[in-house]
This record gives sequence, structure tokens and C-alpha cells, in this order.
Amino acid sequence: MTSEADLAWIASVVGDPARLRILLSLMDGRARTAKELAFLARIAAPTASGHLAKLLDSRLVAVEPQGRHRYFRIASPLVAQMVETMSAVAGDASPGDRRLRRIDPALAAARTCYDHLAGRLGVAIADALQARGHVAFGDGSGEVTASGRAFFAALGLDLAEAGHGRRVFCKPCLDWTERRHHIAGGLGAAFCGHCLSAGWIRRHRDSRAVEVSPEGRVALAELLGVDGQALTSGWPERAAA
Amino acid sequence: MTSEADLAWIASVVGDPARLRILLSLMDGRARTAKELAFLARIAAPTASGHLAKLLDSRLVAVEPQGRHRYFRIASPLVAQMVETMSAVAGDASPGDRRLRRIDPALAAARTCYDHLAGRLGVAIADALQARGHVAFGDGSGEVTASGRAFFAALGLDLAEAGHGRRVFCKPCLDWTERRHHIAGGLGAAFCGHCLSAGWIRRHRDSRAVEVSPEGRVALAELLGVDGQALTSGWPERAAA
DNA sequence: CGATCGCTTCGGCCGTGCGCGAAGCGTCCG
DNA sequence: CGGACGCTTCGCGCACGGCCGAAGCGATCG
Repeated sequence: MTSEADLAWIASVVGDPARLRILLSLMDGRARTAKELAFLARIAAPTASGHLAKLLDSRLVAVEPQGRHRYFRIASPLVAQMVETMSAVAGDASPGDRRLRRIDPALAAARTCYDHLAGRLGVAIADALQARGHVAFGDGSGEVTASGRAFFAALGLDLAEAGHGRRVFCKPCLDWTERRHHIAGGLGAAFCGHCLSAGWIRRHRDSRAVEVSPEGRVALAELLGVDGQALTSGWPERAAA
Repeated sequence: MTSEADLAWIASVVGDPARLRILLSLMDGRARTAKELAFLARIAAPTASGHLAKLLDSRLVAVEPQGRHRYFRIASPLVAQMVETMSAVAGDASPGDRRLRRIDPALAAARTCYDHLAGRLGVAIADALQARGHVAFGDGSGEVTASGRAFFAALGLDLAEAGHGRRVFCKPCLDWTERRHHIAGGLGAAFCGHCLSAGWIRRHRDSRAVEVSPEGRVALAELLGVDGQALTSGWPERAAA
């Protein structure tokens, strides 16, 4: 019952041509400003603003304000999958779909992004750390709380070293496949290095994919207080919301 | 470009609450009459008729007239998947979804329906035989063409025996998982028997699922002029349409 | 600290399309 | 062959919602 009404609402939101164009414009995973989206959807700025409000309200897109800009992006991979499935029904899948479908499953599960962790694993770690209050993400940056400093120190991470120099210490990085944030910066690199040296994850031979070892799964699950399976295959987002 | 317009059209079609209720009413795979759907969607008969016309036009539902009734059903598994994905986005998946997701993959690929073949295999066979003009489906019944009689005779099927008695000879049977037709009746049983005795398929131990042997895949692919992989995992429907 | 910029809110116009009652057409039954 | 039944088409009323111009708000920059 409640589900039917929600579904009708979602369907009506995506049913509008202009809103659909907005969603399609965001399907490459990038975040765009309202003005940009207004141009891409071929509507005036006020109209786009109204549409974006509805898309936000229905949780199809998410927003992150940065200064006087607001960057909009697809809220979750599930939304992207919905649009792709609708494209498939609408006829031959568009070229864009093909690319998105061909993501290597191993890369999507866990990989490195420069020197830190990304993919479902990276996002799950960021989720858990945020949920436990060890890190907090603000606008375009993040910070480590007092409990977080103790947490990472107990792991043996040298935070002073990680925060050294001109490098940003803790910063949310938009995950390409998950369309949500993982942790970059010196902290992300230090945590990734710890996982590697502890044998929790292994680098794949000739890819940025990483594999979580059985011991690593157990250790990370206990460390973060989450289900081990959810680390690389789950949808912890729902529970967090 | 063309794809965007098609997608917008599909989205607007499913975006209407009444049409969505119609689709949801059909999600169990059963075919229903217009009047039934009008009641389930809580709208008057003329309104439902208009909605059904749009749903037909956009190929989201299919219809088969039987006497003075018209039975509507979900057009393809892809459409069902679309509705399910939208439900997932809308919030907690409805109970109906769960059931549909839990279909045994082996059963969905190939199984017996009483004494004939069903699942993707059964539908692929029916598609191919119809495409090659060996069988033809009319309203609720089907018949074997002249070329079809020669085709089955060459296989060694005794059509006289299969058509014996009061049993219907060749009849389309709505496939539970594919929501499209496979071949039932004496002909369907005879063909299934031939596949078994030739070793093309094997019955699963304690399930109605059947497995296609490597030789069977080759033999059936050549016999029907289709890709071997498509027999149990493909989407030949698109090419046929 | 005023100017500029990005975005949202407000107000009013207008078109699309959903809704139903009544009538028309084809099918089945007694 | 007449009546019942199922479905569709026609016609019209009505309301919801998209659309934009102008104004308001907050933030940034010189």
C-alpha cells in the first residue's frame, strides 16, 4: 500500500521529459550545477530549480553545496540501474548504457583510487566510519573527530605523518561506480596502506582492483562493526538512511 | 536522440498512477481482462481502455483476444524487471518483488511444464519454429504448417500418434517466467520426448529443471537456426520483433 | 562594502491529458 | 434472431502541473 504510493510518486517524477533529461545528463556519474543542468535539459533556470527540488525530494539525485554552487548527482547506483533498465525497455540500449554495464565487477567491488580505497569497499568503509562518528564530512571536505583520532591511533596509523605537508588530510572523493563518497587524502592513503600491510587486501596483478582476504574481511567487519559480506557486495546505505 | 524520445515516452506512460496500478496488477504474470484491470486500478472501464491502448502502443503489455474477451499481460520479463527496479528505488521492495526475484535460475533457463518444454529454452524453441514458419499461433490455439509437418517428420516424430485421441495437438502455453508462449499439446510433448531420448537435455534430479547438454546445444542451434547461447540465456525476442 | 553571480521563490499563464457518461461495435448465448 | 455482455470510441469538463519573467536571498570577489 505505502509502497504503491511511493512507486507512483517515483514514476511520475521520472515521467516528466525535462526531469528525465536531467537524469540522463547525470548518468555519466559526474556532478553538475543547476545552471548546467538547465542548459542540458533545455529549460530555464527557475524551471530546472523546481525539477531539481522534486528530484531531491524523491531521493533520485543528491546535492552537495560548494560555495555558491550546488552540485547535483545521481543519488545511488540503484537509480542509475533504474534509468538503464527503462532505456532497455524503451528500445535498443543507448551506447551510454553499454559502457555502464561493462564495468568490471571486480573493479566495482573494491579497487584503489590513486592511493586510497574505492568501489563498494571504499564506500562501505567511509559509511561505517561516518556512522560511528570517527569522521565527519562537511561541504567539500571532511575531518577526523576526537574519537576518530583515537581509533586510527589504535590501529597504528601515524596521523601526524599522514597530515604532513601541503596534502589534504581527510577529504571525501566521489566514487565513480557507487556515485557516493569514499575517503581520500592522507588519511585514506594511510588506511589503505595499513590494509595492504596487514594482509587484509591484496592488489590485483594488472588492474586497480583489490581483493579482500578472508582474514581481512573478518578484521574489517569487526573493526567497523558491519556485516562482512556487506563490505563488498551489500547495500549498507539503506540501513544508514 | 531517438532513444531519448522513446525513453521519455515510456517514462511518461508508466508515470501515470492508474497505468502503474494496471502494471502492478499484472506483475504476478497472469493475464487479465480489461474489466478486471479497470476494477483493480480503481477506474471506469472507458478510462482503463484508454490506458491499455497506451500500454499496448508502448509495448509494455501484450494482448491476446479470446472470443469477446481481451486478455492483457506484461509484454516481457524486461518490463517486469523495470517495474521491480523502480519498486526498489521507491523504497523497500514489495513482497511481490521478493517472490519474483527468488525464481530458481535453473528453472528460469529450462524446465518442463507438465510434459513439454518451458522456460527460456521452451520460449526460444517456440520463437524459432514460428520464425521459420513451421508452426503458427492464432488466437488461443496453434497449428503446424506443411513445412512444419515435414520438419517434425524428418526428426522422426510420429505426428499421427501425437495428435491421437482427444488431446489438443499444438497449443500455445503462457510461460510463467518468460510471460510469453511456448508450445504445449501433443506436439510439445513429442518434441520434449525427442530431446530427452536424443540426449539433448537431461532432467534435473529433483526439480522440473532440465539441463541442455553440450551436444544438445549444438544440435538444437543447428536445427532451429539460432545461436546456441541464446537458447537458454539470450534475448532472441528483440531480433524477432 | 557594493557589485556580481548562482540559485530559489513567487505569481500567473496556458496546455496537456486524465476522468467519466453515453453511444457504437463486435461477440456469444438462449 | 434478439438480448446480454465486453470493450472501445466520442465528447466534454476540469484540474494538475510545466513553463517562464521578475524579484528575493545568500555567497563570493574585487
